[in-house]
Amino acid sequence: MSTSPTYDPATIEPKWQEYWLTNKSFAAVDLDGSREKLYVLDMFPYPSGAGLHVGHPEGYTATDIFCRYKRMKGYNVLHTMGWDAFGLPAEQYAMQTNTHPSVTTQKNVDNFRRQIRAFGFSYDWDREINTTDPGYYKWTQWIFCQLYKKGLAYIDEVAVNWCPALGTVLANEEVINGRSERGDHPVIRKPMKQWMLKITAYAERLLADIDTVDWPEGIKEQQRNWIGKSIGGEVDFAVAGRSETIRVYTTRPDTLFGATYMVLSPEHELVATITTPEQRAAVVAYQEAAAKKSDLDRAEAKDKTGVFTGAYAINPVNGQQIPIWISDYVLISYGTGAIMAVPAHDTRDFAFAQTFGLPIICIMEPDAKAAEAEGVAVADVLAGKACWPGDGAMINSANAEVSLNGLPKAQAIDTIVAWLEKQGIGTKAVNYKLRDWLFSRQRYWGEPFPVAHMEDGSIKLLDEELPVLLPEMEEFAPSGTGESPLANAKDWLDYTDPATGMKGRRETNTMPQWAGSCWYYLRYIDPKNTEAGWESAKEKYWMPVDLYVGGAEHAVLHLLYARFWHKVLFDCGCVSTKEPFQRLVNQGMILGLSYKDARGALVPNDLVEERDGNFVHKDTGETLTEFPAKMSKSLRNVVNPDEIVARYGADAFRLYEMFMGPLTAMKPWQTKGVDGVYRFLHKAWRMIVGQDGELSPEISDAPMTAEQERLLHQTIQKVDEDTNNLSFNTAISQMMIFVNEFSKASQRNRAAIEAFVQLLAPYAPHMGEELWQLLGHGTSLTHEPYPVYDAAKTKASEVEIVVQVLGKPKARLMMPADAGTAAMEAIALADDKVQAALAGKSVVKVITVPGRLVNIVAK
RNA sequence: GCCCGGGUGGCGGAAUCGGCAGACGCAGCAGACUUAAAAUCUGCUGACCGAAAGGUCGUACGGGUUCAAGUCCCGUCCCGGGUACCA
Repeated sequence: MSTSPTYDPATIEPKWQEYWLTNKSFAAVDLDGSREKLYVLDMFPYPSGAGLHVGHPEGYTATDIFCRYKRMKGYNVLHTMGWDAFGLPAEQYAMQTNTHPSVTTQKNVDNFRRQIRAFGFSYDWDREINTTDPGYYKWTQWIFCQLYKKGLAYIDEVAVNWCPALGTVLANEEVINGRSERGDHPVIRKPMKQWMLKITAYAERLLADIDTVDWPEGIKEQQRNWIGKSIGGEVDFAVAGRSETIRVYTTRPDTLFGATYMVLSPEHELVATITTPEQRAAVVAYQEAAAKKSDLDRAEAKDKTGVFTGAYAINPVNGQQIPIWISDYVLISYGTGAIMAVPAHDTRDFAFAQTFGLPIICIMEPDAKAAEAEGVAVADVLAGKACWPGDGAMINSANAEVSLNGLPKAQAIDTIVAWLEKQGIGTKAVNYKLRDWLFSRQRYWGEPFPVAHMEDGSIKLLDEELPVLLPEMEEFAPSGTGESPLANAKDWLDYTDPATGMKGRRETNTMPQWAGSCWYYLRYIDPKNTEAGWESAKEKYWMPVDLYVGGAEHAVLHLLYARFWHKVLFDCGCVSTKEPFQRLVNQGMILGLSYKDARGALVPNDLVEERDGNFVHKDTGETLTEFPAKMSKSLRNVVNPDEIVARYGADAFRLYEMFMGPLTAMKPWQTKGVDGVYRFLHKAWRMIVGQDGELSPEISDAPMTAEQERLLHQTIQKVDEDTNNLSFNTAISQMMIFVNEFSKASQRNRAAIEAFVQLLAPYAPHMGEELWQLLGHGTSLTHEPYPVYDAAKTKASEVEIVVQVLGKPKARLMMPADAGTAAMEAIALADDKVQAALAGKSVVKVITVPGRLVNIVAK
């Protein structure tokens, strides 16, 4: 079969995509014990109406290259694609156009699939999944049932963002300054019954097992911070003249002697009880004001506010009466919702005390050096005029039974906690910032909960009737009551227990989009199983995911939620590994090319034109500078991958995305840069294919020159190692060097060319297959063994050695590659240029690095 | 504020067990081929001084360690991401 004489991606790419699909070239073989398994996972996309952007194929290309490389290395590779297809945009589109979300979703999925296939990615398409498929969400619901049975799913009254004008609940990001993003209507915080998942029960394990996975350090740190473990103590304070006690959580029990007041969260249950009649009006007003504020507003408030309750607590270490205040800087959801305030040693308490003129008593002399480094005057701290949250030596901290004076922080904590425990009024305590997971959404387009609320008030788990299907509906507008549109599905809503005949009402909330993505990596293992989510033997074979590649925007939530579900499934005996994703890599964001003016303001690309090599503002004529910025519609710097593929082909697109820079780095897209890799592909083609479209006559079995052989082995080594390390940009550089050199030669050794085609194939698979076929091979190179290099042949017998005098290069001399220290020194000292540089000096010392350099130290 | 990344030519980037800074590519300049253009091929391309040979400077900035620093240490500045009253 003859081939096009010039490189024509538009012909060869569809041909090979078709071939791979019909031959199922990338089918993963379950339970194949003859090969080592490798599970490489991409974060699956939400199929939006806008189609793929250039960021999607970045990670997908990286994993594809890695998978193709590993198949040639003999691995049984599981590599899959699917659709995270529940979500808000399809539902909003449905409201506007009355198109059923499933119709929109199907259309978008088809488009995404078409785009992804056009890149030639080596997915096992027989394992494609879709989270909106009842055959899939049956098992999402099944996992919910397991959570429920273990007591990890519960209903709670939670304040949500309720917009009366829109008749719907809004997500946090849809609320701006207490008003709805759309329509600018007021939003209030309204308690509603919501499903919660008890992720906090797994806080400790989620924290501890971070240490067992191979993830970027930054992501691991973000997860640790999110879990936010702190160790401290709880202390009971009696309320003066009453029987109640108030328990506080503190990480600094050592500062107990400095507690001069106490603050309760406005939502604290004891506020109403302890508030005195004189203060009641002010307290209630403050509570009401706090309830109206969103969490964001509360967090953004810079100035401390609060109200005195009129009540006093008794500091257990010294019997002093201290006033009890309420303030929204104390959060009900953390610790006990109450704090002891130590203004001398806590910056927030200090600010509050200063605002309201509360006493500030220093009970720790700052460490002098540390105070100086922080620019804090020790005298100010001692006088209560400055705050010192650091370490130091305790002062003024003794009663008849216990003294902390002179102790450093850590010892003081141990001492006082021991005393509190003996008194029965305190204990060591651990706290986490992590909150339970709000798991309901008031939406239609999500997984229904397999739950009915029965007339006797009980909850019936419908785990015998899975999947609980979404009802067909005509209207997707909100119900108006705060419930999801499902509340309008009258026929669906009523539930009758088939066994007892008791009536009930189905749950109208649906699950959040996170649900389907929490376990999809398990479904790929056994995607067609109707008896179970996955078969245990297959799970044991394929898990864990060996490499997971995706964007850093999922650093916390998706990865933490998935880890949580995985641990629950582990406890159920449904999975065999403690962690789902052994290794994680985040691809860097691809930025668009934009322009900014002198003030630094970004200018949309359609207002920019090039004049005499400069970029100027069309209207003002101001000279602009190039500046990378996030791709956005408003800046008109979005690159459409379809256009790039149409112009250059998928192989060039893949190659460019990998050549731009390191996978993990943020990089600006420059379409001009695609020209470089496109030329490289043309050049590689011409190196192998002659004018007539047949194999170039310059390819023969004639032996390589020594230089060619060395370059071949160096290239195999570098491409092999770099591909294995995901350093694709430098692997491509090396292949360019190979092509530049071999193109010049009139004799091109056939074996060398075949090895090159195999190295190239994971990167430019369509061209790889086409050239492989042209070289006379009947079948796909997918499972051909990867080329092997000979380390001895990567090295030249003579190498150039730099000779430095006092660290400055003075000569470059050829020396035998295996020359020893003495020989190198002798050759260096014999050189004229070196001698000239040494004139008038005496040699003090000679440093030699074999194979690299000689440095002569002289006076 | 705190945590995590990162600052290298006109641009993307390469080189980190300390050992020739700028591989490879883009853009630019010059030349070959061509009636011409495109494509392709060849050469040059960090800055400064110099006719040249050559020299000086140079990896955000200021110090330090070392025969030798983009790389290690101390301090500062800037950019990006995350997070935010978590007691």
